[in-house]
Amino acid sequence: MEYTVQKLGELAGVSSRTLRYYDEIGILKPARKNSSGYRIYGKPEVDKLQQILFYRELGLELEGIKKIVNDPQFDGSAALKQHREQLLAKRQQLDLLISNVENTISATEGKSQMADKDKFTGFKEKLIEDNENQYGSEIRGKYGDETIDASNAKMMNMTEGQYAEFIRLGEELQTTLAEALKTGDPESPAAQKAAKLHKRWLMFTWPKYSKEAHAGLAQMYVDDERFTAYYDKGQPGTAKFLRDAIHIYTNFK
Amino acid sequence: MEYTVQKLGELAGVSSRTLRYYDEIGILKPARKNSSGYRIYGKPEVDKLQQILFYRELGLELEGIKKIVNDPQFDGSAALKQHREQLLAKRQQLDLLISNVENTISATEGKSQMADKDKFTGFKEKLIEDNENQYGSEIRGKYGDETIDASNAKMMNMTEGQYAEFIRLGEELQTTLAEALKTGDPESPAAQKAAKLHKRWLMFTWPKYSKEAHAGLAQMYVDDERFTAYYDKGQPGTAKFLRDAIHIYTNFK
DNA sequence: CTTGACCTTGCCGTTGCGTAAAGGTATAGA
DNA sequence: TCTATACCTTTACGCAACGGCAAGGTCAAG
Repeated sequence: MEYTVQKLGELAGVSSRTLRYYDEIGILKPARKNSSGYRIYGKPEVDKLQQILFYRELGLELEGIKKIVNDPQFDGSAALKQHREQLLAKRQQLDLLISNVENTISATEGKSQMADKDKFTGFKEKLIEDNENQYGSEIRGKYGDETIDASNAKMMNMTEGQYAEFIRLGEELQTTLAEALKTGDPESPAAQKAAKLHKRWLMFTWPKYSKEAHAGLAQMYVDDERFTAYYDKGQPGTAKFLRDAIHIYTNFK
Repeated sequence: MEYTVQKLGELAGVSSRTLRYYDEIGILKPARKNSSGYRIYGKPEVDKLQQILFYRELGLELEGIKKIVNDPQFDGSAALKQHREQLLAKRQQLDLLISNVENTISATEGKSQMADKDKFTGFKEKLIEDNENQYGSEIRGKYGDETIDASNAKMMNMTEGQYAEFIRLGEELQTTLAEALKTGDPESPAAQKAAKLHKRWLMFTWPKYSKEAHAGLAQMYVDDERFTAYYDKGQPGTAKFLRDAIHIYTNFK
């Protein structure tokens, strides 16, 4: 089987422009060019493209992929591990960013949070103050120290009010769940309310939410006896009931 | 106080090139230019620059910042909220990426994981298979379906082996903690081992780890009676002990 | 033979600057 | 006053990974 740029592009889900670019940077060259200069790709190129796209999915840069797919000596596994470190660092950065953005939003909405707001406005004022006195190279050092520590955590950013709400939600979940259990129906409004409460409760400590993770956790409440014991301490069967309610809530399976 | 590009740059921690660029794209123009064409900035410009840098810290694009700082009509809060959504989506993407990279690493290390590995190699083979039969526009549709669902979660990516390890770790934590409690010393090697086990246990369900969050969670084990009850069910005081051990482990305060 | 769907190379635009290059200006010391 | 040097200016290329033109050649069907 032989392919032109567009055929191969359709097959692999990339544009013909991309294939020309890959040729240009030398990461994937066609098997040959026909008499009219058309790029012709064969099966080995299809395989190689799949490899390239696989690594691209993982977010590696084309230069790195080039080494991996073109040099069999190259340690792809090591490259992946290094890549993972980069991704983890990136996520930490992102988490911090999100945390700051959220603090700013609540601050502009007037929801107390003044301590965090000060972190920034204070930083601004400090700079201007320094300006009044003198300016010099050491100011940049101060500026550096002022940047927020990257190991900030969502949990530690909870305000007292947020923490109180977290506790209250947990309690409401318990009572709602106990009520719902009486109906015996995990599809009942009460049970679904419990699932929703559980989600909101979770989200205080989970930096992200996904239905799959929620459903997975619910299943674990049943599989892990320690969790089961915790939920069943009021009424046996509560953990299973909660799991069922959550699985319905999350459209699981 | 008046500043030239470099002076202002030092003051605010940006390069003079950046200031010229900001002038160029019209986000921050100097108060005036002197007879030699030098850019001269005054105090209002310093303030504005601080605003710009603040939003830049939050990861907004300069075009968006331009609107916020130049147009008082513009709803900055709404822009921030939209930005937050983007960041959250980005994080979800990133989490998925990390999860896939990690699966690939364990797969290449031969750690079973075949189900996940197949997700990719199977995807490649399917493509080639389709190729053998026919190729056409509908293949792109199949390809699209084959792309991994973006709402994938770390928890659901656990293999059976990982899950077993998770359970085992939890049990080891319990026994280690019970042993350590006998020493009564949260600094003891056993207690520190428990803290470390707790961290490893946590990391199965936490997509990121930070000492602050770990310490915060430990504190919550004491503050929240439901957690306390869980940990104290063997021996009263276990929750407090674990908190102390973790606070030492994380160098808290 | 024409039409339309393909192919080619080449170049600009994207984001937020870094980094020259080529040349004018301010200031301090000899 | 000369000059060293530390500023300043504009212009423009480079970065990553293509998207999207334009201008022009090619191929298969009717």
